[in-house]
Amino acid sequence: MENYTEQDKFLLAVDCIIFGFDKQDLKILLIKRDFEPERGNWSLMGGFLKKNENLDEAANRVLHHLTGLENVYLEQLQTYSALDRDPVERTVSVSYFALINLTEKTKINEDFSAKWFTINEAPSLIFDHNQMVLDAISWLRYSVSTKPIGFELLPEKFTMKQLQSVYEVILGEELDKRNFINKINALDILIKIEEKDRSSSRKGSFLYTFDEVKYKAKVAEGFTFKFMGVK
Amino acid sequence: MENYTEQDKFLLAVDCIIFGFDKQDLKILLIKRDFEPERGNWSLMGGFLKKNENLDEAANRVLHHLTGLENVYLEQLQTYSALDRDPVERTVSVSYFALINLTEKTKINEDFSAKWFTINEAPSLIFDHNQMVLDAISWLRYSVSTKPIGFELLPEKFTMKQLQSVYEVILGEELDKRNFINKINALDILIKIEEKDRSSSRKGSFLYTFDEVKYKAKVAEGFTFKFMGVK
DNA sequence: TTTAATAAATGTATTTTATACACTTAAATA
DNA sequence: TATTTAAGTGTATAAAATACATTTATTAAA
Repeated sequence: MENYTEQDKFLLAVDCIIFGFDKQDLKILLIKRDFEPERGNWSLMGGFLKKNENLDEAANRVLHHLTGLENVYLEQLQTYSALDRDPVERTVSVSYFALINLTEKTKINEDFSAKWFTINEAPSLIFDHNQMVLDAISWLRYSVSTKPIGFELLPEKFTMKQLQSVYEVILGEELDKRNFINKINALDILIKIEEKDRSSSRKGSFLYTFDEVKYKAKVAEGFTFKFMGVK
Repeated sequence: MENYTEQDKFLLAVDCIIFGFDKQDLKILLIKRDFEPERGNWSLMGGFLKKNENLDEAANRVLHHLTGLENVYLEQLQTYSALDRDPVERTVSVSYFALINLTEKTKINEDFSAKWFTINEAPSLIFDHNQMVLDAISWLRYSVSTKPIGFELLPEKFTMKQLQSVYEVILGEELDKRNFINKINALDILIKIEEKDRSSSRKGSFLYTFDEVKYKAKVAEGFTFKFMGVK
């Protein structure tokens, strides 16, 4: 069989928008470039696609290289292809968004001079990475309302307060405690553990976990996760 | 400045999932391949990215080549990169979804042996194109509930009945006529024209147009189009 | 010219869901 | 034992979604 010999070929990259949640803040993991162009400037973590892997694998590889983590929540977003987006050479880049639980001591590879930034305090980024981040944030806002991904930003066991904080910081608005708990409980996809987190109060607050098995069973029966109106 | 000389390069393609609406049916435009591999089998319309264009431009070019249309509603969806998705040669493909108003006599280029199929009667497609179509349909279902794109499938002037049919066929459920009209009117983004379509009844039904200016103004003030719960 | 036929146009009551809102409880520390 | 702190809890009201049937405009046939 012949090849498509006449056609142009392109460099293909993946760039990861890595979100983490720390106490009250939504954070993003950025790296400091140590090569030209834009040496010393902040950038998303990325890498070129290799011929023996697909894009998901490339994104996982890049993410693992930086964080040491595997099985991270990772989703393909958009593909960016402006002719001049990379001044060195034409490169088409596929963005991926990753959700990480920061509390379980992720060991960031020091080779990349990576740093977590609160979303509002993040520096300007190289190329079209600012746009990638904006697109990822609006996707995150949508996703958190339609898929049970808030949990991905928390440790396996979490308090209602923590979960509420995740939603508040992503949706950008304060939520009423009682209404929040009522809504979450109505979804019936959490397991209450007979164990308390005592770090935040004398009384202590009960811990919960996401019941993935139950969630999947409900989805199979037609249930759709829907948390709030997308304001 | 140096090049990224060490890196692998790839063929990049776009594939278009072209939706149209005809009376009661949601249709999709497919072409019959006249080259190997898979000669004679049905496929999405696609083409390779060229080095002097970005992906949106490539998708528009491909679409224009097939339909003669410009300014079609076109949206990038997902990028497919399985190693063996094209048996001839490694090709990464970006899917685009297009919405076309069939009633305004689109002149399909006969070179491609293209044909409109009702979604349910569409043949099996080459490569991973079946998956692309499935993904596009679920995106369409979501989009029609959150963006005013139903109009893209209709002529500029349309009846409420036609609009309701578009929603019904996309959402896959029957809607109550009065509730539908009440909801649409509550959105306040249509203009009622003092002109009737008399093709469907003796009484005739009023025509409407989408008021894009008003819609954009409302969006600027914080309005978000939201049509129905995503069932 | 009257009648029959057809699809268009219209409003309200009921149910469901979302929101607003404040006091009590458990536990540790002083 | 009293004080402090955050956790935990329920209900009334408002808003949104749903269910539902009759009248109207027009043409074609009688």
